[in-house]
Amino acid sequence: MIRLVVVDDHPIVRGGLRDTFADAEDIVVVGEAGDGAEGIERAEQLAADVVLMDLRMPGMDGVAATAALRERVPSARVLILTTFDSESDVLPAIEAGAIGYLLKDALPDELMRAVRAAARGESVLAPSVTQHLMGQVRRPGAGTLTDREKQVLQLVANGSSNREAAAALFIGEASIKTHLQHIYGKLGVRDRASAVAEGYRRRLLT
Amino acid sequence: MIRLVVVDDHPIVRGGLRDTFADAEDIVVVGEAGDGAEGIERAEQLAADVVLMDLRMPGMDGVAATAALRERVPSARVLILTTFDSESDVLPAIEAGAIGYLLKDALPDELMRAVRAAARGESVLAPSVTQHLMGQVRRPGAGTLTDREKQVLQLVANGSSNREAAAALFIGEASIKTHLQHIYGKLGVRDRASAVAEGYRRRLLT
DNA sequence: CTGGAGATCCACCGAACGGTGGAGGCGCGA
DNA sequence: TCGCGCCTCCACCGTTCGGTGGATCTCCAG
Repeated sequence: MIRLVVVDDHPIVRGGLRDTFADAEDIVVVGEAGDGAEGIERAEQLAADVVLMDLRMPGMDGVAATAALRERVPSARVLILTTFDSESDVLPAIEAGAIGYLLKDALPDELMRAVRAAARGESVLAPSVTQHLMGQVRRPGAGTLTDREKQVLQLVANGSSNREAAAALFIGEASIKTHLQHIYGKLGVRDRASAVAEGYRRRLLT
Repeated sequence: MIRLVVVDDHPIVRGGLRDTFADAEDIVVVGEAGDGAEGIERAEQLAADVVLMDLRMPGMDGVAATAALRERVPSARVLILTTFDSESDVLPAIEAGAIGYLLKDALPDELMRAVRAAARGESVLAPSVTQHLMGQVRRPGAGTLTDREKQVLQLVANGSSNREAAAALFIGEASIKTHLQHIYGKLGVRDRASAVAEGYRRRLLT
């Protein structure tokens, strides 16, 4: 029997999940929580096998809760269940130790299979997330431009040459070039034009 | 006497402007603000004739503030004073109702003349801005790239060099260059990187 | 305190790009 | 039929970029 704890700030969602798993003979929802801190407590007290965790929550969010939970209860597997496959959330969640990442539009059946997989220690990702993750992981440390790099990219998008960007940031032209090389590496492109394009696609630019 | 309100998030800049206008007998700085929302309040309370507004600010930015201010205090003229003549900022600011657009490298004397002009309802633009604006406004049918031009821009956004784009479209490299020149003209930019940026902003690219 | 990440800077080189001023061909509507 | 917009192509030139392989400094965490 898989002992499941549901962590989500919406009572409605928790209710829906309870219903969903009511049909499963091998899964029992042993507890619920409305925020991350509470979720950790429940998971610990109730010896959860799997924790179904929302990312966006008041108080301690899902990522922080996942990290803390992996510390406190290493035997509990954390399965992220969230609304958006927002680029910014996937990586932190995985890094924090989540074993799976599902979207809320998943069918009940998929959800149950995912919970069983998680209980076995297998990784389950929503298809769109998988694809996205691949692009991130291929390059170590990719997907996250530093603040400075974002500034440089924004300036380039606004028509600055390297020289002008340098003047705008009060640094040398050589530094701009270096930043751009790093940006190209992280975004997987070869020139400033496609770097700008990637910047827009990943919502790094306005 | 021209009643001036200065809106800029940098105290240093505000200080410099206060000094600048201390010399002017016909201009008095009646108030300051560190962000857009505060700027609107001040301008309203203090019956400003002219508002000197920075574009890049935390919270409500200069463009939004300008639009809101034009609503609330139609008698106040908004003069944009910003660091960069970034292509992307000029048009939105003008559309939002700014009467002038100056760069921060303007001389004190120019600045004062601009404020007086603004108070009279005249439009003052920094030279480089003027040129840029002309390119946008003068052109009949500007902002509409031809299908071919869109194809070229899309290829460039996807990382193609001129040579590669030419190969992809089965035309010569020279034609790509010509298309790009036309694109730059229509979008009011100078290089492929900012053309791509404009493309995304105008939703011409995916 | 040692290592890593981030930011800054340097030099050199070939390749690509941007600017200019053309030119010819095609199709469509005035 | 004439003009206009669009697409195609050319040459030349200076500038900028991208690639490479470094280097130093600071800050922060392990």
